[in-house]
Parts: sequence; C-alpha cells; structure tokens
Amino acid sequence: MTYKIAIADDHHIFRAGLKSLIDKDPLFKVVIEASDGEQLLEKLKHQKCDLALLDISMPNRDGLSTLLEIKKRFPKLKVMVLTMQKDQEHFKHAMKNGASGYMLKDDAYEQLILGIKIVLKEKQFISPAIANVMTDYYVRSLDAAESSSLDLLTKRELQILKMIASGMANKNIATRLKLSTRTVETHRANLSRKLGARNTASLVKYALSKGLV
Amino acid sequence: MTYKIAIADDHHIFRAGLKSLIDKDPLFKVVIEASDGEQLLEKLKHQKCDLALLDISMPNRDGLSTLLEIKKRFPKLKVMVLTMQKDQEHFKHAMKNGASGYMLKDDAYEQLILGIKIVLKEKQFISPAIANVMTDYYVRSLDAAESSSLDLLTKRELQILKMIASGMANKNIATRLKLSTRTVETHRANLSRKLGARNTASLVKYALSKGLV
DNA sequence: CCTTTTTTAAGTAATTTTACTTAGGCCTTT
DNA sequence: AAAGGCCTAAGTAAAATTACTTAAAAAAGG
Repeated sequence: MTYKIAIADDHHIFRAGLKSLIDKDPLFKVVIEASDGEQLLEKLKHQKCDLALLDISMPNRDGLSTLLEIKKRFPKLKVMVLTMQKDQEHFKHAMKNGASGYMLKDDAYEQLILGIKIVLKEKQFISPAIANVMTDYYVRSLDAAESSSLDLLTKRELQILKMIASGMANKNIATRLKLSTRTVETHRANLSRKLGARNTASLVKYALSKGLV
Repeated sequence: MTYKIAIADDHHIFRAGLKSLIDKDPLFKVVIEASDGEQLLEKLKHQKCDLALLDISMPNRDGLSTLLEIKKRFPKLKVMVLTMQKDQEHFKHAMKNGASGYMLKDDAYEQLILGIKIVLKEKQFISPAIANVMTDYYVRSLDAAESSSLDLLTKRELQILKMIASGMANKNIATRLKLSTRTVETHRANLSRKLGARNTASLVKYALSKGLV
C-alpha cells in the first residue's frame, strides 16, 4: 500500500525536485502539487491524501493559516511543515496549530523520508536542528532552579521562599512547618535582604524566575 | 575513512546486535565493546575513538558519570547516549554533561545511523521521541502568555497587575498613575477576586505564569 | 438615549507585612 | 574549644494589605 502525499510550496523547482525524491520511495506517491495554500485546499477536496508537506511562506494563504484550515476540514490528514524558518515563533505556531512534524529544508533527504514515515505512524517528528534550539531553552529553563544566586540561601530559606512563591501566607507556612509566625517573618526578612527585594511581589518574581515552584 | 565507534552497555546480546548493525555500514567500525563505564574508560586509553554509544544504567560506573569523565579526559570524543530512559531528568543531565546526542533504544535503526552521522558532523541529535516530550513542555511554556483568563480583566486591571507583579507597592503604583492609593487597592481587590488569589504572592505568580512582565 | 461596565474613591477594621534589633541553642569547621 | 553560620524566636512600631461595602463620574455599547 502506498501513501498519498501532497506538496505545497511556491517554488516550482523545489516542488519538482522534492516530488522526484519522494516518488523514488515505492512507499510514497505525490498526488498533489500546489503553489499556495488556497490551491492546496481546493485540490484536497477532490483528492484524498495521507500527508501534506507544507511550506510556511507562500502567497495567497500562508502555511500556518492553511494548516489551521486543513485541521478543521480534514482532521485526519497529517501535516509536516517543511520550511526554512527555524525560529521559535514559527515552530511554536505550527505545533500549536496541529502540525505532526516540522522539518527544515536543509535537513538531509533521508531525514525527511524517515520523518514522513514516523509521522504517518501517528507520531510527531521534529527536525533535530529545531530540537537543538529547543534543547537549549529547555535545559536552561529546567535548570534555572539549581543554579546561581540561590546558593546564598540556606535550605530553610529556600524552602520558605518556595512556599511564599506558591501563594502561602506567613501564618500558613508557620503552621505547616510547625514554627512561630515570627520565625517565618525573620526568614522572610532575611530573604528580602539577601535577594534585594522590598516586598512579597519581588520575592515571588525572583523565585519564579529561578524556576522554583 | 571509517569512523571508530565504542559501545558501552551491560547487556552482551544487545551489544553484539548493535555491533553487527553498525558494522554493516562501511562508514563505521566498532572498535571497543565495554560492559560498564569503568571498562570503557580503561579501553579508551589504548584505543582512540570518534564516538561512544553509552547506556545510562550500568554497573560500576553509570553512563552519566562516565560521560562526565569522558568529557574531562577525551573532550573530542563525541558521546551519544543510547538508553531506555525517556524522562526529563536523565535527558537533562546527559545534555548538561556534554552529550552530543540522545537516542532511545526503541528508536528505529536507521534513525540511530543517521543520528551518529549527524553527531559526527559536530551537531547534536536528539531522538524525535524525546523531542516530543520537549515540544509539549516548550510550547506550553512559551504559550501561557497569550491564552485564557486574562480576558476577564479590564485594561486598567491588567496594567496594575503588571505593576504589582513587577514588584511595585500600591503607593508607587498610585503615584505613577496619578491615582489615589485607595483606588489602587480597589483594583487590587478586584484582581484578587477575579483571579481567585488571596494575596500578593498569588497575584504575582499568576501574572508571571501568564507571561506578563 | 439608555444601560452596562469601568474607573475612580473612600469608610471601617482586621490582619499582615515590613524594618531593625537582640539573642539563645545548635551544628560545623578550624 | 572557639568562631561562625543557621535556625529559632520575639519586641516594637510603622506601613501595607485584605475584606466588604458603597457610590459617583466616565466610558462603552447597543
């Protein structure tokens, strides 16, 4: 059984080359070629497909808007975004709007074929190049908690800071930790001093920025 | 030119199978097999390699600790972690400790070969399966700002919420906006009511979670 | 033009947080 | 054993926030 593929991209030569590459694999057949999103949607009415390869920047209707419309009208059709855009914003929008995969035009050909196969198995496939961008962001953000100026806080202070940041009042914290309210106040004062915060808001802001809570 | 590969994994059969698969590709040759991290480090002294495939859970010295040691002693040696562990923690640690790639044992074989090739080109390769976990986290966290219940706040309330969240006291806000302190208090009270927050901490937490500030 | 919502403001009281200081007991390091 | 840091706790007073209510001017929307 062969899978039916649609290609939407405004550059003719790119489309032709891609089609030739994909058709090499006996598992796939390109049955739709479209030069913009509007055209793709029109052709999809008459020709069923399993997966669409969608460029982002296209005239008439761009890829992201097309993606949204596809997911509304043909929810079963998998969409693999295939673009030069490697920034957060485009990637984020694509994934939010229901893309099953996101690949870059300068990824390896084998990568694309593999990605298509994976996506057709109801899975997601993200280009490793994009994954790298994410990795940085991800590791950094998961990490913030452990690092930096939190070192100068004691265990107790850190614990109390977390509780403050999660919205607990001194009194609740005292009860929970079986301490006097005054002790919690002392800790809070020390926290404010150490972190240069004048009030609760600053403390919470700090704590959240470091990824506590 | 063929690349020299090291394998460290405590299961003999897995190692043998992997070696046979990799050696199929004329580009690669497995020159080291080790059943734990300590053994790998020992063998690396006598045999230069380009890339090591490293399992995480091994006796004597686990993969992550081995990774750290490798990066200290043989910084040029690429390390691809190859494990069953698909959780955040292991992945994060691996990437922090200098891994060039992270693949799952149930990824496709072609995927692994591709990953190795990419890593040897000084790039990172993250298993798409892991990328998916990241994607969720990533999209969710980049996203919070745009969505939801901020709709029910008025312009003024939103403005004041931002100022509160940035650490300003009511009095400062009043001065800045040329309002009475009491007015700001009213807005704050309404914010607390609308957002179900009992205190400043909760307000700030909410504001930051939505990406204001 | 009329209705609804928003913004402004304040009364009263209770509660909480800040600010600064002091201090004993405990644990760790030298 | 002494020194230093940490956790505990409290005194005192000023300042700020919370809670609930009322209300008028202004703006927005139909």
